[in-house]
Amino acid sequence: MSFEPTICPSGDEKVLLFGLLMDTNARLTKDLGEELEKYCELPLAWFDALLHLRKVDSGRLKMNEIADAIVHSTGGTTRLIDRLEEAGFVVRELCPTDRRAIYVAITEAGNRKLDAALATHMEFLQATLAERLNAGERKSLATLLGKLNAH
Amino acid sequence: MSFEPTICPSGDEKVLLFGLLMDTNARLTKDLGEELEKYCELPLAWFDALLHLRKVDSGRLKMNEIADAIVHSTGGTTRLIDRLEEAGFVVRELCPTDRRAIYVAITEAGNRKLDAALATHMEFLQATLAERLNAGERKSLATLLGKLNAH
DNA sequence: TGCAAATAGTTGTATAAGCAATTATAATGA
DNA sequence: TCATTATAATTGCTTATACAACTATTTGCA
Repeated sequence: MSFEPTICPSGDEKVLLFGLLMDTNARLTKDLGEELEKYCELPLAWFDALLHLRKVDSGRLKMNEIADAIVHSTGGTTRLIDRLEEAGFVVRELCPTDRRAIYVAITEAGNRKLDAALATHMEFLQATLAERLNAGERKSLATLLGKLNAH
Repeated sequence: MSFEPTICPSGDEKVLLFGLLMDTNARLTKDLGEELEKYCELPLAWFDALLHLRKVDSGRLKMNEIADAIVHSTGGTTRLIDRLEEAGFVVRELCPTDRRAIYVAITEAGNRKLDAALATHMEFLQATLAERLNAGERKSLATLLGKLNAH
């Protein structure tokens, strides 16, 4: 062959690590998404948004905070919240101190749906995370990902 | 509050770990995708497909093998390969032993493009992976993700 | 041998997400 | 104070992907 690629077959350690992260996430995400869709009729993106809302004590976030949390564009987040609101899982609320901003709050129906999804979720996670990694390994992974995620 | 969610605010260790994996990947993927798009005009999905092709000695995979590697549907993969072929980075080749199957092979132009992308990639990875995790941590992370990725 | 079932890939269609432009409001500073 | 700039969210439009239906080929088995 006349052409000689500089990195072939891409044996670099960092490339491989990043690829592994992408692959692992893609597979787990796909599997979990199918589980949630099948047993809860809940798209993964909805689950993700609801989970971020529940994570905060107030149960509500501004549009841009959700967009950042779920790593979507603001436009995409507007449409996603439209659908969630249509389904009754969240409501938009006016922000009293900034009339540009919109709060999105999880509803009681949203909380119930999330509870149901978490039940499914836990089975899935048991069958994947806990089966493949012991407690120490899970803790290590969380620590490493936390470092990687810091910005 | 009259309603009491069973898991609130979702303090379960496995839920948090999975969320961390999703978040970390989403952020890194988004950042890398923007880098590649900006400096190489190469969509991340193209990069991913080309990388998987280069990983194998023959530089070619069947459609279903690529679909599996990049975690796309077969339909989505057909369209993705259409675009890559249109751009000249891969070619479809007939399979001599099975007339249903199609080989996709990376071209010389594809290899050049991937080399350019890997240069960008390495800067990005240096600025993220290597800056946040030392060699031992990267190795640990790779091992843990490898276990998690096994199916 | 020949028919049923499985497999590989493509195509029609629907949808979710990104980007850029737009509107509305708030903050800054001359 | 008023004009400029920045910020929050939405909307129009484009595109990438999934899903399901379809075609072509191969495999298995009676």
